[in-house]
Amino acid sequence: MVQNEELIRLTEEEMGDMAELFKVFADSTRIKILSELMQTEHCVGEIADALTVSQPAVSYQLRVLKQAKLVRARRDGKQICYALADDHVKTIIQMAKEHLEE
Amino acid sequence: MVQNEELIRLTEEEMGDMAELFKVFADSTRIKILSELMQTEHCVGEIADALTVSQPAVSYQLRVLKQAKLVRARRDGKQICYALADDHVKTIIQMAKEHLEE
DNA sequence: ATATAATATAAATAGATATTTATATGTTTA
DNA sequence: TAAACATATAAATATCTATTTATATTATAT
Repeated sequence: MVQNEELIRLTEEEMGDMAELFKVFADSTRIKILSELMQTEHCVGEIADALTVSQPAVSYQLRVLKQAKLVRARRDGKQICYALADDHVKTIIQMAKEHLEE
Repeated sequence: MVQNEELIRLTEEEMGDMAELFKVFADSTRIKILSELMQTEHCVGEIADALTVSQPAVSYQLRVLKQAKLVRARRDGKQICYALADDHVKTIIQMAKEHLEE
């Protein structure tokens, strides 16, 4: 494990940025959206239906996720499809899952 | 990487618990406290001095961290010393740091 | 071009939470 | 036992944010 080989040091700025990043994960609606997108790409309506959350609420949360660069958007006709931006999301959620399992 | 070998599936309960866990990381004062404790054990006063945060504010946040089982407390005379509960904290913060570095 | 469909945005509201100020609890020392 | 020290707790406040309701934008289809 990397973190046992050398101590992690964080700058003041890193600590602030990190808190901001975790804030994005700190909402069950957003976790549910990310969970859906971990399986495959989805458009807004599909997500709203799957989570039984209103369309504006999903749009709002997708915007938060997009601004945090956790998801990316792609237009497909009338629909806009969202997908995970990279594999960090999966890794972070996997770590959290492991922590909760103990 | 584990998450590329099989898809991660989360239950409704796991998603809620996960959001709660991330909420604990989603505050810069708590991240700063965790950052201090990643170096070594510290008592409350030391943390308050290091972060220039008031003593009650530090106590409050330490309680939040303790309830989330991220830190453990040990009395040493008049002082109470806090340390990280396990290595998950370091791992999760390391993951977040790597994400932010890109 | 107009109607319909999908999504985004705006304003308002309600609920959660971090900090401050003041005080209480618990421990050591004189 | 009384004073001083370290930490915890309580109440009050202020800030932030997720959702709702209503409307605007953008694209397709008729």
